[in-house]
Amino acid sequence: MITQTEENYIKAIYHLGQQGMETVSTNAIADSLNTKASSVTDMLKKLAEKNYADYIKYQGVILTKKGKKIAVGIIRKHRLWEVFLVEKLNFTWDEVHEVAEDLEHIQSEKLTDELDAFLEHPTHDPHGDPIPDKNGNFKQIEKILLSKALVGSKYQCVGVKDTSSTFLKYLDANEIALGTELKVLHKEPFDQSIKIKLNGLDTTVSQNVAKNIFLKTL
Amino acid sequence: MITQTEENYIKAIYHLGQQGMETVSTNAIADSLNTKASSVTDMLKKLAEKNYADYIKYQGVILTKKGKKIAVGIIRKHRLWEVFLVEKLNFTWDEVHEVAEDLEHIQSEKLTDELDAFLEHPTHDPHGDPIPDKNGNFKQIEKILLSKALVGSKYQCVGVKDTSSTFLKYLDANEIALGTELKVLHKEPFDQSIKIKLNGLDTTVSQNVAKNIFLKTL
DNA sequence: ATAAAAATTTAGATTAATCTAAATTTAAAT
DNA sequence: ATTTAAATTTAGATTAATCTAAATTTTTAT
Repeated sequence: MITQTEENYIKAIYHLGQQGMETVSTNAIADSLNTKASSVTDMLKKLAEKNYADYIKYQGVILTKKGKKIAVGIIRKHRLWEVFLVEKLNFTWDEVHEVAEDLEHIQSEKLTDELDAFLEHPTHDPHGDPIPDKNGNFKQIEKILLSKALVGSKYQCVGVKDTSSTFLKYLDANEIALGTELKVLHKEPFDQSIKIKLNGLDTTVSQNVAKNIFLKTL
Repeated sequence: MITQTEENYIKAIYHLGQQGMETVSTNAIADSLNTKASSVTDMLKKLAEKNYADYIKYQGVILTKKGKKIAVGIIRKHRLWEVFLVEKLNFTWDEVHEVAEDLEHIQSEKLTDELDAFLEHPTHDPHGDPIPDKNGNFKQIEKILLSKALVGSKYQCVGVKDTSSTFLKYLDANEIALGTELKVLHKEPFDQSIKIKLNGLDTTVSQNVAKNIFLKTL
């Protein structure tokens, strides 16, 4: 049996290693889970023991096939619940994360699959992230950060990197949502802030903001 | 903060003490939670320490007002989720219990209240048990066990005592559901089995079955 | 190439929940 | 009113997850 804590470590490793392809450091995991490095070391030994990860002392960790499957399953559940919360229970996109963190650990294949069907097999969660299907397959859409966008080009907002409540509320206040179209007008060399045309009017966003908005080319 | 284990003990005490009005024994709790009496003793000390229960060594335990509030809150969540699973996710009434045991521990007032609204404020779960409202209020309907029913009288099935999958499947197979009307034809003195008219035809149920079906007088 | 800094691991404790086995208290039975 | 049986509690261990502080390894910088 797998514990909730083990699941959280596996998910963290998966996210830090982007699809579990890169080796992940002890400290990175500790930071992301708000624990101490020594706790992480203990858990990595256990995950390796249980064949969820390959771990070499001092060298980092990487998920095994088995570990990746667990990770994708949790992410699928997390994102499906987020859709449910927003579409059926009137949650806003900045409210769903904490609750989904708990719901993602409920173990019931029937629950997950029926929820998926009830929501009509959504492909993306409220933050624009893709939802793996029952077999764990999903494709990342071609997307770039606003900070890397070209001056003069038109884009559509398709996702966010930071999903913190504060950032999402900032976007709401500035009327930036998934699907919003924008044109990059100017990039300020001094502070990397970016002026964009959005819903007809001109706005400027900081580099920090620009680094957390995903776009697709129009 | 309250742990999931503490919640499970509180719920068990509540159910064993029927609304938390009666004192509950250590062994009764151990049986109901499939643990050992010594583990229960440890937990009772903790619950008393945290003011969820009043506990006197060797004398048993009873929930405090605070403990009862927790219990009712968990029961509310459990039953709301059961309604959701049956009405929205195609679960049958014998499949909902295990999943609801996990879902009931999710802590989010907004989630619970929005779920309640989404389901249009249901008053009873799929087994006929009443669902407490946001303030913890609910009334048990007047109901009697089939085993105590009067020969010659007509009744309607309004609930079940045993909610195990095997029992519920038995009821399904014999076309006994919530709302089903029946007339008590005969009570066999030898084995306390009961002959009833059900959906037009005569059936006999054992004493064991009769002790687990709740009826209301028609 | 070696010293200093950063990252990581080990050793030893702690907390929550559980268990077994022994001791104690309460209830039942003669 | 004792004795026996049943219920309950205590004592001492165990497992999972975590921590601090010390030791070790790797990386960085001079």
